[in-house]
Amino acid sequence: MSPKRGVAPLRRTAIVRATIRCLARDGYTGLTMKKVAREAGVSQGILHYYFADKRAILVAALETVTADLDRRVAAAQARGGKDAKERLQALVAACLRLAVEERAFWIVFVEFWGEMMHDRRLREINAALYERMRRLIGAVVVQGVRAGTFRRTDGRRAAAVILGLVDGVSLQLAFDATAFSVAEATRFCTDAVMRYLAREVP
Amino acid sequence: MSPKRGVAPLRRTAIVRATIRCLARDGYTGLTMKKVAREAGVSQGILHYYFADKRAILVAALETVTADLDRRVAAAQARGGKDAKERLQALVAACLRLAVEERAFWIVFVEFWGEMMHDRRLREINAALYERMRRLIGAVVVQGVRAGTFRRTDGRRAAAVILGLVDGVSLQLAFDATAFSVAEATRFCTDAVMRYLAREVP
DNA sequence: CTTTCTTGATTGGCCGACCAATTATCTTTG
DNA sequence: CAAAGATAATTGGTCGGCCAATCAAGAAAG
Repeated sequence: MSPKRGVAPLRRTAIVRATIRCLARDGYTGLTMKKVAREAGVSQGILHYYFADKRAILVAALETVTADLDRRVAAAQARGGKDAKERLQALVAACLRLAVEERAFWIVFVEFWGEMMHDRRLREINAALYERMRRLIGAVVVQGVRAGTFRRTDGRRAAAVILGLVDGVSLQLAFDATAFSVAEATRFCTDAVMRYLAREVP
Repeated sequence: MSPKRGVAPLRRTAIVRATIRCLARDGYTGLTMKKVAREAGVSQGILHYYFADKRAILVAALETVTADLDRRVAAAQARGGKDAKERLQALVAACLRLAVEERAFWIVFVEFWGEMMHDRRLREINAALYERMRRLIGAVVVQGVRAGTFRRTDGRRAAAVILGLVDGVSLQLAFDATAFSVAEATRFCTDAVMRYLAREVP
């Protein structure tokens, strides 16, 4: 009836996807093995075949979401072409769009943060993700500085600022979609970033 | 042994404070009535005398944290004097300091967000808080615009940007204190805000 | 002697983890 | 190539434990 050999990855991803849906619906508090199994259309027992425990499933969910974020950012980078300004704008737009288009993904992040706060291993995973994002943004900034598009500035600091801004505004979007629209948010975020990186006025 | 009449508020705050400590240690997932009671040095039963259920305790914890944030922000505003620029700088500094000095408070926020994502009433409470913060920041911005300190801009949008920036950078601080220091963060956040609001635009 | 506050034990339910048994697939062997 | 293991995948049920909420009863204050 069900496929067997060599389909482990398929089943695994099915479970992870179901987990993300459950997480978005009920949060980590309301996340039970039973619900996940039901959502994925598998038996409860199998969850512990693919994952050591509940935390491992949460980590897998974050990894999936992270991979998707990376993919979107990379796509945005590519779309932005060679120009640092355009690449940065595309990056900001991609991140903000994620906050509303893939609301479930953002929820996974927030739920993960909650657990992370009191679990060192989870914290390390998150720290690595943020470091990666800062490095990526920093690289674009440095590229722009070299090209003379942006003012001379420390890439690392600028990256922290830009990432913080995008994160913070995304949160506001995810929390309360009525406050302002994505389009609006994208506009004033890119505006802020460009002002921040603009060359000094003579 | 224990005081009785009219001490309800005292006991209540003792419970809430214990809840905040527990929340910071084990998160909302690991928050149990037993632990809170033990931490507060009271019996389990009393928790349901002061609070309808677990969620009500979480709400109370957020209210306490929020009140503290408001107090700090108000103090910063007063310290900043009349000058819009200084007031804004003081505000940013106060928020960022909270992320490390009162780490427990910040954790309460994150835990609350996790629960909020799938609970409308909690979401409304949070939305009100953010709206209040935006209004407050917006007012300072408008004041600066009127005084000619800042460029002409929409107070509401600027407030969302500034709040987002502070939130996002605070998160990075709370998540991984080794990434950069508070002093550093404060410096480049205020720098970013000032550039964003600066009159001379290229 | 009434009201307010407090206790600690109880209860019903659910959860994560574990496991023995079963089925499907692959591999080896005659 | 077919029978016979060997291995991988899957199931459903079980179990000990813990949790939130309830409650009857008691203690302190008015």
